[in-house]
Amino acid sequence: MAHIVKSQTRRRRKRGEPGRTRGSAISDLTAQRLSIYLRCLDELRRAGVETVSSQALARQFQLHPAQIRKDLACFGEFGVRGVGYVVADLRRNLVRILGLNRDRKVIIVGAGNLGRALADYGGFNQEGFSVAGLFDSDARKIGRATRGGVPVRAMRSLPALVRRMRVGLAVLAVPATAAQKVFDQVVEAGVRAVLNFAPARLRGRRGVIIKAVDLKIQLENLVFHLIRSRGAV
Amino acid sequence: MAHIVKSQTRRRRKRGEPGRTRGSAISDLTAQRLSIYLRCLDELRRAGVETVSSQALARQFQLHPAQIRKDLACFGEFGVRGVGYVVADLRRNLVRILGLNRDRKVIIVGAGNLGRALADYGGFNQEGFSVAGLFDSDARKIGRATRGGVPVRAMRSLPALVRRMRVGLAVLAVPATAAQKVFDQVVEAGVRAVLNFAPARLRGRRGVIIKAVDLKIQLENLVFHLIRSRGAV
DNA sequence: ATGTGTGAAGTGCTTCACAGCG
DNA sequence: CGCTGTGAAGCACTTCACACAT
Repeated sequence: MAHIVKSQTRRRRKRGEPGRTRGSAISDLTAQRLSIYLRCLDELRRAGVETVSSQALARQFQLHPAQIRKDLACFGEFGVRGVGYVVADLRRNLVRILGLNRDRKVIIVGAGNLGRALADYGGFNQEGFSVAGLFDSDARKIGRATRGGVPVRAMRSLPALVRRMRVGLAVLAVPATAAQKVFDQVVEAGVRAVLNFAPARLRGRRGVIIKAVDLKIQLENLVFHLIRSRGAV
Repeated sequence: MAHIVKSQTRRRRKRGEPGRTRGSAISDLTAQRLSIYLRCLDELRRAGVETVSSQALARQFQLHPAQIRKDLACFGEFGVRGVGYVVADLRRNLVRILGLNRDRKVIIVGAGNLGRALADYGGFNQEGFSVAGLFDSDARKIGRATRGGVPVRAMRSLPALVRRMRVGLAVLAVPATAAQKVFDQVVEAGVRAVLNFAPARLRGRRGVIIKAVDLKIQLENLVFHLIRSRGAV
């Protein structure tokens, strides 16, 4: 996946500090790792582990201890010297820092195979996210529902729903040719962040965050490394 | 997307040079951009553009001209001074460098919503990739087929198929709890590179390349930036 | 005149190493 | 003593700026 959100350390913070940040800005790489840490902590919690040192975390999940400490230190002092981190506490803090304590509405545009799969994907409808709507422009799909029971709505009804439900996020699962047009539409409706599955490079807009997830680029990248790692395959 | 393939510039090249590399190793970031360049060139070709300068490419696709030149220069001198790059030529070279001129077999493990959607996804069955099989461990799914007509096979038959068809790549679309086990199975069968959609951190194995595509991490990351970019939402 | 290819400078990310605290 | 938090060092990636080719 190629991101549009690139290094932003240069960008200064301006307003209130929703995560109680210490020091300037947070790099995107750090932000991504916070989510990974959260996953790891969930796993440890399920395993009944109560405290964990950065070293133990790093060993188990193949990270670097100093990096974990540095990443966390951006937001406060969560550790106990001589002991490590209390799993439950750190988890709660990460949830807060990542803004997952409030429910976020997501719309999915494109009710093809992928769009329907995403609409039914459990991960979206738990822990902080909920699917507010699934849209398509194909009249034959509109009105029908996914296996999971999510109805397909007309694009025409998108702006009203986005405003009414205060939807901030959109997932684009449309063909590459439609991607830019659909992007413009959802932004116009009020969406502030977009996860793009279409294999197209979107022309962004000020204040709108874009992340691209491109399966073919991922596969191509695997092949690239594969070829070079040993003598062919 | 959080990758496991991290910076590898330090790693020295050892054997033959399948992409005719000049100078030591290629960074993963460069590799990912090569795929992006290929996409851009396809778009330009469709638009009937015959030559393009790094500057024009960069403007149109929001990249940096020097970076494009540097990335390409790793593999040879493809440009014409005073003119730019011949779209068709550069495209052909990128296809070769990325190893897309040969067909790659891919298996998909997990025939849930996502797995089936991926099996039917057009992008996999064109331009260098083909789905060699879709597998699941659920007896109720085995024998049935996706909308696109891809049959679901038993996990038991996986190793034989991987060997017979020389499958090098696997896509994991299984629940997080099953991910590590399935990973070990496909690696044991001979797969050398894995694209992991399961929200779990895989414990890798020497010589096996892993890329993780985690939807929830992507969404979380969007929210993170969203919260910080302006005063809430 | 125009645009590549590339050493050098600039920037940001990661890792080290240790002071300081429990 | 063990482990965090952190300045400093190391390393990798990006961008600049210009020699050189056409």
